[in-house]
Amino acid sequence: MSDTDELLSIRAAELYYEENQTQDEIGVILRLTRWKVGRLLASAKANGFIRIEIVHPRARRLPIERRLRESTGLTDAIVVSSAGVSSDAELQSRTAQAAADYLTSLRPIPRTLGISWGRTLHDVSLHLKQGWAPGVNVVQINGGVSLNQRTGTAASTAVTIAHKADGSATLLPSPAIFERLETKQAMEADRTVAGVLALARNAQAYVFSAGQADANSALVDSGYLTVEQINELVARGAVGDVVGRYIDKHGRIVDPELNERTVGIQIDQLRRAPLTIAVISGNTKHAIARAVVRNGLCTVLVTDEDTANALLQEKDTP
Amino acid sequence: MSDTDELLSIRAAELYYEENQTQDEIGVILRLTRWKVGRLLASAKANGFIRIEIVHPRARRLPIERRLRESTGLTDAIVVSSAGVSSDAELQSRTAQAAADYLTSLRPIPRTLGISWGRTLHDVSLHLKQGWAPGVNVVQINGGVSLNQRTGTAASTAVTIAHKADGSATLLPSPAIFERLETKQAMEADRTVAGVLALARNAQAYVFSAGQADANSALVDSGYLTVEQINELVARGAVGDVVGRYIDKHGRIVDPELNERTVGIQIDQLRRAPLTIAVISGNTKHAIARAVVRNGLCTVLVTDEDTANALLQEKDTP
DNA sequence: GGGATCATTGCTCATCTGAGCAGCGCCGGA
DNA sequence: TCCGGCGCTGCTCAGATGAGCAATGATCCC
Repeated sequence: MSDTDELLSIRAAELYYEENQTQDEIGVILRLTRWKVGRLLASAKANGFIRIEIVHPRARRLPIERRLRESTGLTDAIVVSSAGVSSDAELQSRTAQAAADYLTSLRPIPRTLGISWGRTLHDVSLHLKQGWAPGVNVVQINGGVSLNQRTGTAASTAVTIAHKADGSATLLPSPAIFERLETKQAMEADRTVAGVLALARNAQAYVFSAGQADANSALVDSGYLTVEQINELVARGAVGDVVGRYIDKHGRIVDPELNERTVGIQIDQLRRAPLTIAVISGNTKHAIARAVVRNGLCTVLVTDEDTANALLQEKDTP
Repeated sequence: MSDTDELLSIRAAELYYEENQTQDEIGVILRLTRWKVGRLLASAKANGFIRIEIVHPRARRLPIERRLRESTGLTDAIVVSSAGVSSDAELQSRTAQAAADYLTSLRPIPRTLGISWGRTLHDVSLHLKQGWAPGVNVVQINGGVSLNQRTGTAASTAVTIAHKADGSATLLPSPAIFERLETKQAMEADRTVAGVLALARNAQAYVFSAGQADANSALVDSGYLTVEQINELVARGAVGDVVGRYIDKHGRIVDPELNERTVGIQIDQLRRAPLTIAVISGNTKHAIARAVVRNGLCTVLVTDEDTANALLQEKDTP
């Protein structure tokens, strides 16, 4: 496009978008035909001179969602806008809200819904509305009786989600990780526990988040792992954890021995499930989000614009 | 508007602006009539959820221009967008460009154009295109043979502007400020100088900038005033200088004695002129811009979005 | 200089959109 | 309970817009 045309397209855009003139009126002002004005406006859009942004906490970014679906093979992607967001916490809250919305709109309503736990899932539970999925049975898919009692622990998250759904909750009464393999195996041998795990393996849908592999992990907070252990995992290639299990960027278990001592469904069971919803948001979680998406650990991703863009850029430069 | 309507208007906006769906198609998706969709979109706009921004160095902000004209009585206002600007220098360059554009589009082309000098005017001169105003006579309206030679001095600015116009330049061969009143009077008595001043007084249009009253003033740089003198002026209420003369926020000369020793047209001559174009940009210049605009020193203001908004806010809270 | 090619222009026509209006239902007061 | 008022809904219709097309004109390569 010529230089004067570029300038004209800007003048036209000013009159069209800021002064609400019709293309015809702009034509008179700029001494152009209305068709020329229309083309100038189209070129201004095409060149990215016109930026249209939807500024709202509930706004999504559909074009990014589409590109994500196309480039990753996800069956669905929910990307919340980060326009006007000042803190990571706000972004994560928006994402949790979007996840709650997505769950609410799920049809058919899954009979059993497997969930993990953590800050994100707790946040999702808070955003759900009463009666969001009548009759659903919420099953906890990985262990997590917190060692130091706080709100937001595994059990309370599951109970809240189930309660708000007017459904029932099935809890997994077990720590996330055992110190000794024998203890873990003994626990799994228990009829009740085995029943819960069987239910978890057969859930119709799963919702889980993922954690970055660093000292702020919920597993460290809860006392299952030490900072030193995390550092060791990172040194061996861990990017983060999914349902309590640390994976590297290829989606592989980093420490098989640790993995054996971890209670809950296996990573491969997520891979095989038809509907697995990952809720991952925040600037520190780009790496683990990539690992989850690239290795087919989820079929639906709920995330924020920045994380989504990071995923797309990865794709563009293989 | 109800909560669900708000959410619907966001969904509609996403589909309309990001996915380029027609209101009819959106109606089918959201199970609404197309009229309802149209109203939702209108309400989304009205509530400010839709933000349309023109991102381009040459973009202007017409609504702000209009409000400025209405609230100040300026005959014209040019406000450049500050979208995507990272530095004050970039903003000033944009403003200078806009001033050059405005001068180029002036009709009828003024026969004599009075100009001041300084960083801003120098910048404007660089942005003018060859042949921008054939035959114009550019007259320097205030003294300013720089004491330390640099580009961007009074003479070179006037010459550049005149040269690019394919016109002629009339320089004022005089310092900006004399130390002794008698010397100044003697200088003014000189036939040549008197002739230039007469020409300057009768110019058909003026272009000038204004400086903030601080140590960075061009008058300090050029050696006409010391930092101590500036501080003294500030203490007496000076907010900045126009054509080398320091004024307070009421547009009054701060130091009549200093004013007498300053060579060039008087502030009152600007006030009486039919077309005076002030080019003022930058976050430090809000105060002097206000003084210039409020006291009728210019009929046309070329400025940046931030300065314009500062002026408007002043007006809103008198 | 003479085509061949391709971008640009102004147009027709179908579609999309906003203004204005009548009908409907909801709500509060008699 | 009935009635008036108010706001929302869906409609008509005119105006605004975008897609597609033929004519024009510029450019390039012989």
